[in-house]
Amino acid sequence: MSTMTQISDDPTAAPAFCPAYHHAIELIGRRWSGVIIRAMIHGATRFSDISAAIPGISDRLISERLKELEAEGVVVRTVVPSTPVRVDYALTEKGRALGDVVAAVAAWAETWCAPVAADRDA
Amino acid sequence: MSTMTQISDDPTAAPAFCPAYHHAIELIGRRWSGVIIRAMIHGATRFSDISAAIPGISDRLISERLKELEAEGVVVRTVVPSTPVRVDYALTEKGRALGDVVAAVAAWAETWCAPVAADRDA
DNA sequence: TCAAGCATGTTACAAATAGTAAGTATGAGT
DNA sequence: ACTCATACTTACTATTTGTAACATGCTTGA
Repeated sequence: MSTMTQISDDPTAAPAFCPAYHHAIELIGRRWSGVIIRAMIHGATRFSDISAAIPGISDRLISERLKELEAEGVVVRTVVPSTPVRVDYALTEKGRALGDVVAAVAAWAETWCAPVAADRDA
Repeated sequence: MSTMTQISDDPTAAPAFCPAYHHAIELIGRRWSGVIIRAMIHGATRFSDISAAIPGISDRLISERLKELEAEGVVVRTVVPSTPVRVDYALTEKGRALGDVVAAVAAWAETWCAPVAADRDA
């Protein structure tokens, strides 16, 4: 038996569990990670950009999440030796590829979670 | 000032923060929620289906996450008065609409997080 | 020279969330 | 009466997150 788990015995049904998906969704979905990635896709490159762009996030968590994303190869950290020293965070190709995921979530959110929509209810 | 935050002053740049997106990503990305939704899209309808499909999840968390998803209008809970009593969980239209998000994450995961890929490295 | 400030974190500790294991409820079967 | 099954709930522990204060290296102003 593989690492996949079947729910039904319908051969057209995809496996109900997939480790790569699990890893990906828990990475992107970990608290604050999704919003940090979105902020970076939309232009944030510095620690202070992220801090300013996201209400409620603490420095400690920005630091922690950026380290995780760096370890996963989603962002790269570059120290710019100016004064005061600056650090640039950039998305890798892997990180930029998350644009599709962010877009899908944003589209769903707009349709189903928008504050008030006149032409859609219940 | 609105609830959106701008990173740059480029008028074509989208806001770096959007509350609807934030809500959506934290809902879907909360621990186990993403895998539960995927399992349901792939056919899981019962508590025990989810339990069996997802390695490592505890009953307590299945229960908690399903309550949250129900409160968000993503799943509906139906009690079937058989013996022993059964409970059916189904995705709502809002929940089914998450199929696109799940597909986007799965596609990214396949490309960038697959266990080993011969034609892709570093 | 001394203090103050900025950018980017780190540390210490409290609060919230998640994990584990055992217990509950109802009715059927034996 | 006792056990089984499903679908939870409760009690307790471990891990993660939040908050606030401190550290570093360099600059500017008094």
